[in-house]
Amino acid sequence: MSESDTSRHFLRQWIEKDVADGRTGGTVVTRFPPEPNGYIHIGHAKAVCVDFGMAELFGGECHLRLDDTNPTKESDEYAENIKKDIRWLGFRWSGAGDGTEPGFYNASNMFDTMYAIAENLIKAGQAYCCNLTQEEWKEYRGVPEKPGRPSPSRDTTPERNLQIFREMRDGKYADGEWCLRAKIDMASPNIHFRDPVLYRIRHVAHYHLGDKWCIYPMYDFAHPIEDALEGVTHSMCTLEFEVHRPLYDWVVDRLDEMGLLVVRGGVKIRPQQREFARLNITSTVMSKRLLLQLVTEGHVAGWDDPRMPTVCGMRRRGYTPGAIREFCARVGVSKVESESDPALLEWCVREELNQTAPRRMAVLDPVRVVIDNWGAEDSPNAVRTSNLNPARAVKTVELPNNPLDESAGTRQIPFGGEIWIDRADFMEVPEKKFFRMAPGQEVRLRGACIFKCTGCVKDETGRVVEIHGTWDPDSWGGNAADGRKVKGTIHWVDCATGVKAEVRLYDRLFTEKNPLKDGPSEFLKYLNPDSLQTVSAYVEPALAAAEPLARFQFERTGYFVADERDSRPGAPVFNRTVTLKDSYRPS
RNA sequence: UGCCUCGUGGUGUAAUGGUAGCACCGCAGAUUCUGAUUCUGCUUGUUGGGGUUCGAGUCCCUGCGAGGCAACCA
Repeated sequence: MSESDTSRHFLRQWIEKDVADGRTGGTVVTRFPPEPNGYIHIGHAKAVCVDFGMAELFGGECHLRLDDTNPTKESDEYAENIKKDIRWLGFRWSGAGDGTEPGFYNASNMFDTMYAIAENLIKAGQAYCCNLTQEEWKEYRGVPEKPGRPSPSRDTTPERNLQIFREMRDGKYADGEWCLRAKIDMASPNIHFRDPVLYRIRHVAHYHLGDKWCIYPMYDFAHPIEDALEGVTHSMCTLEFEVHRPLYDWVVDRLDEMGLLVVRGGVKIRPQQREFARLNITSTVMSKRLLLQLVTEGHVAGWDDPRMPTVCGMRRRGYTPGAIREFCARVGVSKVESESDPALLEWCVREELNQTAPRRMAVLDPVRVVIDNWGAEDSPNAVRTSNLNPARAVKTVELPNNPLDESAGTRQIPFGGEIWIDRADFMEVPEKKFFRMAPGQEVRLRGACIFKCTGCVKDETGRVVEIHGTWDPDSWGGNAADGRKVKGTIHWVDCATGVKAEVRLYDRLFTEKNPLKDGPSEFLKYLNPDSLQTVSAYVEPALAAAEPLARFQFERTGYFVADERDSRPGAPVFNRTVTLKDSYRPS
């Protein structure tokens, strides 16, 4: 059972009470309302889990609504990828929808209604057109500590306002020349009540509606209308909207007066907004603006760069939808602004992949090992000779695909007496507690045999280029005939049949836990120069056929995924999702 | 110095007036043909001060600290 099934956080209790009090008309309706101006990231994933999760928990519905009220930053590319990523995370929107597909809405499809509501407000004397420049308005509005003063247009007649508003709609004015404001309270301690802008002029084509409109509603006006008219009961958003809530309620009140609230099961549905803390993770940035900057300035390879905290980046990195959901459940929902440890995310993905990922052997930093006493006379079951050294016979090692899951079966791997091992698994002068390969020391070659190193060959710089040793012919399969214990087991790849593969080793994108500690303009200086290291590895033959997005555990190394874009059967490319935990501490 | 919100181990989160618990991280040990996994154990916490109460992390007052709000962004 996931944490999300048991955590009774404040939003859940809030909804429980409304259900008990009969305020939902029989159906809890939530919504996830992203603006299609970027790719969604792990922070959005938390909101997705909350919005869809609460609807699911109460047997209700969750709408996917693209909040496309500002055409200047939005695009179809973003819209389509948002839908793709939410589906990949495992969520399905439901509800009536606004015409294209069930459960799916564009805020822009409601522009006609919003416009009509705005005219109603004008007629009721609750909104007026204002032609103050932004600079002038800033001065009129005042500061939080002091009341503002009214716009000179504040008492224009409804008739005249209606005329101007229609002229705005008809394109008679330039951007910024006029706007529509609600008439509320210029002295309110809440800035958002000081005659907030409802509509502004933008002579910009909308990605969804084209040139139909040149005036666009503001978030504070549009959002409560969208919620109310979709029959949303519980509108959950992030903390910074807390001060907007009175305005949200003000708009809902107006809709109520106009008789526009949805009635369901005999109950008038008044949408309510509540706020929870957004997700932060240390050593990364989560703001769309900064992520966009990383992309446009080329610090990463794109929105789906595996170092990015975007959903598509994490997919390419090898994260699973389940691990992301589990992480979101485990960080919980509260109003406390907090910073989660990426170690928890890593734990979640290891937890899942440990159960599900097939084991393979891959040598990321290869050095050749020659077994000097290996030969045909030692291997009566030899099936063919080694490519590299025709004199050498080949045996077959059988290993389980997943020791934790017998149903995963086994695989066979050729072993020809010349193998690659990882450089880190050899020490010419071993420190104490080094259980791997070292002269005079026995080590087990995973699944194959016990090997005793006799020495190594070095080049003129002192670098080890080849290791020699002998195997114990009575240990085939890995255990000594006399029962003696071997502490260390290392992985290997057969030289003759191993496949060359590009492997990308990813690390944290930033070296600093808080990359924004010196302000958002300074975060680039904390980019981790070693966040990507590309190596040429040898992998066991079975890995050659890996399909893109296939996930594996490279034994003793980590979890890896065949790259979504660049990996092809026959020419595999792997991304490191996360390392295995490693309790070895060099002395 | 206006309004709003939030303070529980290193991190995240429970305890809804009644034994401060869980998870991650970290540290030990056991097991192990992955120094993984698994298992066991351990360290570390209620922002300060008052008050109400038989009893306060929880309610009240007051300090302190953190964050949000002054886009024709969302």
